[in-house]
Amino acid sequence: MSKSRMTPKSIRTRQKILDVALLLFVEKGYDKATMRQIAVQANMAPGSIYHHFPTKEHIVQTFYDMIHEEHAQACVGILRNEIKLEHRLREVVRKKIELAEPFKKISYVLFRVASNPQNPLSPFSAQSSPTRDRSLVLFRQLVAGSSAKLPADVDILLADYLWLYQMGIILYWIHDTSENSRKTFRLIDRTVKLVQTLVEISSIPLIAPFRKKFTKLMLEFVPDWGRPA
Amino acid sequence: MSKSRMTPKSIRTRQKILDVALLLFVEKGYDKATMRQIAVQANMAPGSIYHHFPTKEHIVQTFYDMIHEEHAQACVGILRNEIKLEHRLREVVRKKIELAEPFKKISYVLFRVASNPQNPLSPFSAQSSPTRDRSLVLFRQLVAGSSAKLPADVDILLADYLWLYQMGIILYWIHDTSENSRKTFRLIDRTVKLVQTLVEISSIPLIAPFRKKFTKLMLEFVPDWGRPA
DNA sequence: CTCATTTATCGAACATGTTTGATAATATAA
DNA sequence: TTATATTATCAAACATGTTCGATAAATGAG
Repeated sequence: MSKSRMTPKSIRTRQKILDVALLLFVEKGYDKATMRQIAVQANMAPGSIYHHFPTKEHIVQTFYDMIHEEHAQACVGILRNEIKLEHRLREVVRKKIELAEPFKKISYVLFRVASNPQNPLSPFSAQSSPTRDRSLVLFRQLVAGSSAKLPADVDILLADYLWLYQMGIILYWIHDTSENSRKTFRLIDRTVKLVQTLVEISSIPLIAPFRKKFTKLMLEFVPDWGRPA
Repeated sequence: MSKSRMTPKSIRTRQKILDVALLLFVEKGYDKATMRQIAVQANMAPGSIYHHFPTKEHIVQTFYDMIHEEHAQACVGILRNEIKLEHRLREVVRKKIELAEPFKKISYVLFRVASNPQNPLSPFSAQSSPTRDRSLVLFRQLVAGSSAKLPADVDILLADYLWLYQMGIILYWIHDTSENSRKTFRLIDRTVKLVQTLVEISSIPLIAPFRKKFTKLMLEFVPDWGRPA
């Protein structure tokens, strides 16, 4: 669990655990899939798993990290092709849900972790969270590389709040029982338009005073997440 | 656990469990306070507790129900005195946080159960949730009894979304480490003004088309929570 | 290669939420 | 009051996430 390199054997074992855990998780759900079952299928003692993962929740966390990696990868292409903020946001968030879809049954664990302020894995916790930090980078690029001309006060806030927007979408998705999460994708399509509209409105000089008030409010209450340096 | 009347002895025992559980929960936190400790302090066997509460989480849930009861009580006075939507909302939500403040350390459990769509206690679950339903009644009264003249399409949505707004405030509060939750109260003060502004704007005839689009969107994606009959 | 050190694994034990079957207490009906 | 039915309690057992101490395997320095 150090920054030092891991032995090949260790890597293989770790991967084996992840493989069987994923199968069991999606098949039986997070709670019903026991560490002992995972151990059996991975041909090892239950205790041995803990030499590779600190807790059961950390195994799930690893899947999110993997999804994020895949997502970041896929977004490179998206952000290269799309220039309009609305389209960039739409494709990025849709891709996130697409990639997460196979993990839907266990995704609520993400919010279970998030709900506990004490938990260092929580993306809402004050202290830096690796998950959130990595994800924020993506949204910074999404905003920075778009064609949108943003007022300065909006510019420094937008990425953080789009991240929050994505969390909201994910929360909706987790509770969405429509076939193939149809409603979630529809919600994305509708709300990104809304975001675009709001951003456009925010650039109208006439309403600058109101906008300033609004961004000042947002700035006061956004936790100082990942404010770079 | 039925609707039938409970014996006096049962009521006393149940109350005893709640008393010691609350003490232990706030003192040591939800996870650190064990059922065995609760049992010891309540002078009974661990198993006996389960004749009064189905699970440990249900004990916590009971505290929320108690808070809600207190809150509903306190809101009668508030809703009688305040007439303006902004003030009604402000006082109601502030009161909620005030009453919940002693329970802050264990309140994250609320969102922990909320995060699992399978959990019938989750206020986000599709099926009717007692917690949510009771809470929604309050917000219906809040809206209905206010002086605000609401367009019909806004009227049928507002209560539900104000409930959601309150959930957001609570989520913020749980992660708010400022002394006496100062920031949360400030957030309430600021955002209720925003709500008021939005409601006022929504009544301007000129923007009715935009508003209609917006409420149509909200209506499509709000789960059909507690739509009365 | 050899030996020392680090790492991986095992099996047992532990902590804790929960279940169970037996027993005692209590309420109810006659 | 007494017999019966219901309810409350108990101790033990169970399920499962996790820890621990010992042992085996792998690694690396000489």
